[in-house]
Amino acid sequence: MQLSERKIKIMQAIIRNYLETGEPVGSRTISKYTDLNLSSATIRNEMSDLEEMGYILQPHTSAGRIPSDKGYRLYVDTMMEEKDKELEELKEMMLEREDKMDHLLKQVAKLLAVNTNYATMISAPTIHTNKLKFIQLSRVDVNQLLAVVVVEGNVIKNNIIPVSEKLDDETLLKLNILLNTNLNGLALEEINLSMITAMKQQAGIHSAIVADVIDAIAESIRADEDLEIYTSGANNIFKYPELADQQKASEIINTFEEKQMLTELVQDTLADENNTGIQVYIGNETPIQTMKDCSVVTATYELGEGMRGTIGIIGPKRMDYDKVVGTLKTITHQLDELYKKKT
Amino acid sequence: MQLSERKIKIMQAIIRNYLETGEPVGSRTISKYTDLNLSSATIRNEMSDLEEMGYILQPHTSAGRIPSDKGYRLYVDTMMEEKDKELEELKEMMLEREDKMDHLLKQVAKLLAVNTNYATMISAPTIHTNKLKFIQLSRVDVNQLLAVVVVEGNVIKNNIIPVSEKLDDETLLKLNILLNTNLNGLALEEINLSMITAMKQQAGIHSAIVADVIDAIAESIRADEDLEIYTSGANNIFKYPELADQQKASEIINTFEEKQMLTELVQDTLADENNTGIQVYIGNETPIQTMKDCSVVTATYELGEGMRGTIGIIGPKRMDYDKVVGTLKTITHQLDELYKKKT
DNA sequence: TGTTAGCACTCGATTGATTAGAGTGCTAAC
DNA sequence: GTTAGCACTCTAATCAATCGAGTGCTAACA
Repeated sequence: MQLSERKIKIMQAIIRNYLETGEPVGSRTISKYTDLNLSSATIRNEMSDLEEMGYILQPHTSAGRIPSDKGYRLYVDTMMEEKDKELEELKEMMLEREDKMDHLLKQVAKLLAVNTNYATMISAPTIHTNKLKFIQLSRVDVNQLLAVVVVEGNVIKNNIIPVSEKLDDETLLKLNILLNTNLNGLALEEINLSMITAMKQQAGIHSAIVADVIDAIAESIRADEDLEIYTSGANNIFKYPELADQQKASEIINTFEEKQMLTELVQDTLADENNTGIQVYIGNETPIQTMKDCSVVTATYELGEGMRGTIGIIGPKRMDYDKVVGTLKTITHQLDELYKKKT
Repeated sequence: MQLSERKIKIMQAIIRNYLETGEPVGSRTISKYTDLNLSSATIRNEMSDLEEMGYILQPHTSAGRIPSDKGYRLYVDTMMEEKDKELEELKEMMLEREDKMDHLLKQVAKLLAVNTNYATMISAPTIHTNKLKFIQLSRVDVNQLLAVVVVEGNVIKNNIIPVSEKLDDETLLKLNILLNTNLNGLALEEINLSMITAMKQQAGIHSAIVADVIDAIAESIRADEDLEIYTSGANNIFKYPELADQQKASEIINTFEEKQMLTELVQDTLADENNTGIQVYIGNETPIQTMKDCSVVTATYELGEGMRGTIGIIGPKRMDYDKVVGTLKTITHQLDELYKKKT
């Protein structure tokens, strides 16, 4: 069966109405709601077709219809009219001088949560494609070195390295020069074995230290590959009865707290290369099992080249997709702007 | 009226039983439960007294009794028999080399949550009484300096300082020496104006930078006074029906997520100088309004001198106080040990 | 041929009444 | 001072009755 123009209009009406009320919507409601001027009986026939086609379903025999995952999918793919959401506060908040990346991200997460009434998450941008900008070894203690690594974008990593041998200032200086001249401007992937070997040779008797340092650098950068995720508004899920029962709520809250599972979502979003930047997971489409009763909308944001992170909004399936997509577009755009301005 | 020996025993029995079951406990239960060999009627009389004295209350006329806040307080103050909780995993986990303080704290929070089945929080130790161990300025970019500050206990702070004037390597070295010789070993409070003035003089034409750096140091350390708090197991509250209804759960979850409000708890705990290290807040005693239906047990842990943080366990009023207190004692002790071993 | 009015039917949700059971308070007896 | 006994209270569970929203189907209409 084909989806006639009229069926589409009815689907749209059903979904719109259901998004608002959260109640199954009946034929009579649609009959009045739309400008189609059809009686409830006609609508019933059409709805019966739509149900057969899998776009809507009945919770029980004598209830109205609610959209199925397939129905939502249809809506998101073809029927959405993006509302552009003004985020007045956003600019102000972002422009507050926030040199600390993590603070900024936390704020964005919170802002989004307050603004949308859904739960939100944001992952710190992954930096592994980025270039080393500065390396410094310092002696902090008799047997401890401090390695500071700055990556493009001013992301700073520290690592304490225990050393057994004593190093005098001069050696330290040499090592610093050695490291910086050799590694500066390189991306992590570009550091290969032959380079390391070469550096070890140059370091002479201190080759052990060089190895340690390289390890530390690698580790301190990789440390973030169990990546930093900030969340906010988890308690918003209590606003939607269909998610608020103990079982589900507990699972979702847990997912949010553990964050571990959210990384999958991030990976999945970042992995999809050929996307416009926004992805919508409806119900079972989500990579996170515990969220199969939710919908998740994710966006990829980009800070300069190579630094990409993910913003996600998690809500009920009857989420206001139009608004959420609009908001996410605005936010990612703003983040982009912000970065350009800073550099 | 006085609390007779027998009344105390009955109170104890009531609380113990209620902690286990969460159900109001009746006279007949007590009559069998205790070794007093009294009939339910006698117990009833005693319970009637206890109710009049405010230690227990009846949810409704024909229900058993439950402890009031005052009753719990009595229990905690005088009737508890600490069970020493073996935390086998704890040692292993702690001994995993965890140089990253924040990772360690997160793990402790999680471990506690899993172990107790309550929600937990842990605040990073405040460091403002601690001594500067190492300061380093480096040029990261033409117009950006990186200030790295290491405080005793190997807490590392970074700060990017924008500079207008150009600095050559030699000047930078001089500044580093100046800063380190002057500030090393000092606590933040000990840095006073005259010292700063003296340093500025020595810095000559670069006095502006010195001021900036000092500011940055102060700020980078103070930055943490909106203190870092890690939480875990928030979803455990769903295990206790008396906390699991939407309204309460939502509030508690929110408190946990925002963390802002938890700082009050931390402040309150740390403020109490003359305590043994463990505090119990029952119901309304808690400084956090949203937790008035919970009990909160907090402990102060100390890493060396001056670095103190707070661990908190949040659960229903019928929390297993004995176990929780025992566990907290173990944990704080372990943290102490760990620190000693590391330094 | 598509649309509509009408009607019987279904099924969840609400309401009210009844019952069972746990626990108390009180009194009288031990 | 303790206990047995009994009336009383209140909650929770159960069940039936009812309501109403919404459907599916049929027959009539344009």
